[in-house]
Amino acid sequence: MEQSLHVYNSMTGKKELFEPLTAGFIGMYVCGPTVYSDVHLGNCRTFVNFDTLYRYLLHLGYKVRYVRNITDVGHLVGDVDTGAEDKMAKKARLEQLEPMEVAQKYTVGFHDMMRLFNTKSPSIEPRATGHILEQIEMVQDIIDNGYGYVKNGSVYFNTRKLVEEGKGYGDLSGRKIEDLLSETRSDLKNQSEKEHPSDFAIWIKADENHLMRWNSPWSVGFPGWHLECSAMSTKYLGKHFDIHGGGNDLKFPHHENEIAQNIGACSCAPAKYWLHTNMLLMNGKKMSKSDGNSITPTELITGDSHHISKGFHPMVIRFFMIQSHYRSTLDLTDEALLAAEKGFKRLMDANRALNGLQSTTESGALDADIRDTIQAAFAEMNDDFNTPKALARLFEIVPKINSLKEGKIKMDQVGAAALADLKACFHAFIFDIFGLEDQAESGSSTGAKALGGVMDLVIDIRKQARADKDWATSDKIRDSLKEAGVQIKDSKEGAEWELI
RNA sequence: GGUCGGGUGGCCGAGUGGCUAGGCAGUGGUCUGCAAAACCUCGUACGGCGGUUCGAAUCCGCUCCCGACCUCCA
Repeated sequence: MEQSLHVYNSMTGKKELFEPLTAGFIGMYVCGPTVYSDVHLGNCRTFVNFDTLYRYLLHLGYKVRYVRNITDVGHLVGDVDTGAEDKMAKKARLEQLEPMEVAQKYTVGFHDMMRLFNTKSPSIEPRATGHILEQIEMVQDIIDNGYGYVKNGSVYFNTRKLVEEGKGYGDLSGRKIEDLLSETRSDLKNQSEKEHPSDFAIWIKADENHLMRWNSPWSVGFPGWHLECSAMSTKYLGKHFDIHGGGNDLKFPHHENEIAQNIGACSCAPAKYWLHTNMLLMNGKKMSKSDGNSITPTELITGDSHHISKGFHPMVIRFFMIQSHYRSTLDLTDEALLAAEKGFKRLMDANRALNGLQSTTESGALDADIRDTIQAAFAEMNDDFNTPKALARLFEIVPKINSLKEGKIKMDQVGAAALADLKACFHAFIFDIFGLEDQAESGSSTGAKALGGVMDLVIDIRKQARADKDWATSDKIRDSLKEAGVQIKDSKEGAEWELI
């Protein structure tokens, strides 16, 4: 049973024992969104995955500084030397807005969505435009250290120098400089300013029409896309920190170039552990707006899409994401979501049933089994955050909880201490670690209270009808309530109800 | 074309050299006035072809298929 945390490090391709650089403290940097359009559902998966990871680290008692940036400049569409345009600027031009208006609009939208998915806010959420000075300083350091060269007001990173010095450009993404050299794609040609095809821009001279630009020692321009992460992670987490995360598709070139910049600026690779989440697919393929194989988070929630039969609550979506491992692709299908919805409900019902249990004994026959399963669940999390397996362990206990509730297993089978542990474990996993919320308990408004009062009355009336064997009345109440969206569930202990 | 990852029962999704993943759906049963829920039970899956092994879905080779990256992408 693994008791210490192991994580899969993309840099080494192996699971490694997780040891923070400073005992008790963790610095974690995750690449955030570029706020030039509504947040993509795939982004949501990545951020939900890292949120779960963050939550687990907190649960383990670490003091975590979680930094996730907002990219609001420097992210290019197309190629730098062939009429590239900043994503932010392009959107601003199309929508006739100030670039900062675009950034603000989509940042707010992003935060709203993150809130719906119940992700915790990062400790720091720095913006690229708020750190232009730091980026300029970093470019200067890179130049001073001989890793950057200036061409016509733009500054490029010299990747060959890194390779020649054996400092591992390409290690993270498994690329060889020769492969990069022999690149034949036509898109990459015509880069006259670069001395080598694998070099990349760290400062870009802006043309006169460019909306976002700043003064620098080299030109009026803007920073390269990869630079912000290097500058901001260094500023808030130091030159070397514990975890750097992001989507799989950022490995190259983004993370690779980020590492190069850090080495170039301060001779130090930024992170000890690199964690990458895998892609979210839909119907077996990567989501793509161009072939219509795409769904937005909002559509998924409202059900306004031909890909799905109905809308799904954000918590169902989060549960769905937790059912797969962060390093695996996850295939989004209507059927899978429907299954997740039922599974989520079953887990939440069980948790509520668990909280209603009262032990009648000091110790019981099931104690050891319960404790083993709890321990196993945590062991799964320690094995590279294996949420699907941990969840499976929880589900293994669900039949026992339901049996206890219904009296099929006597309460003297579970001791008070074991039951308390079980309640604590379920609470920790469901709410603290998995970050789920119980919809049935979230309605604490006066309306919900009134409904509760009404239901107590209705159930009481139906109880009397059943006692009188007045099945017509009893069934009418049940059927009508179901039509109104309330499900009655009978049991030996009496009837319960829930909103469907 | 290059690099990497993957193909698991009806669907999703873990995992692994011999020991039940789990969820959903399905089977049969218990309970119930009838249902629903719940509980019990069952299914005996690992792309194809070879090889290694006492034994492979798990290791090796070949092959087919899929995905990601190589250009912006979580």
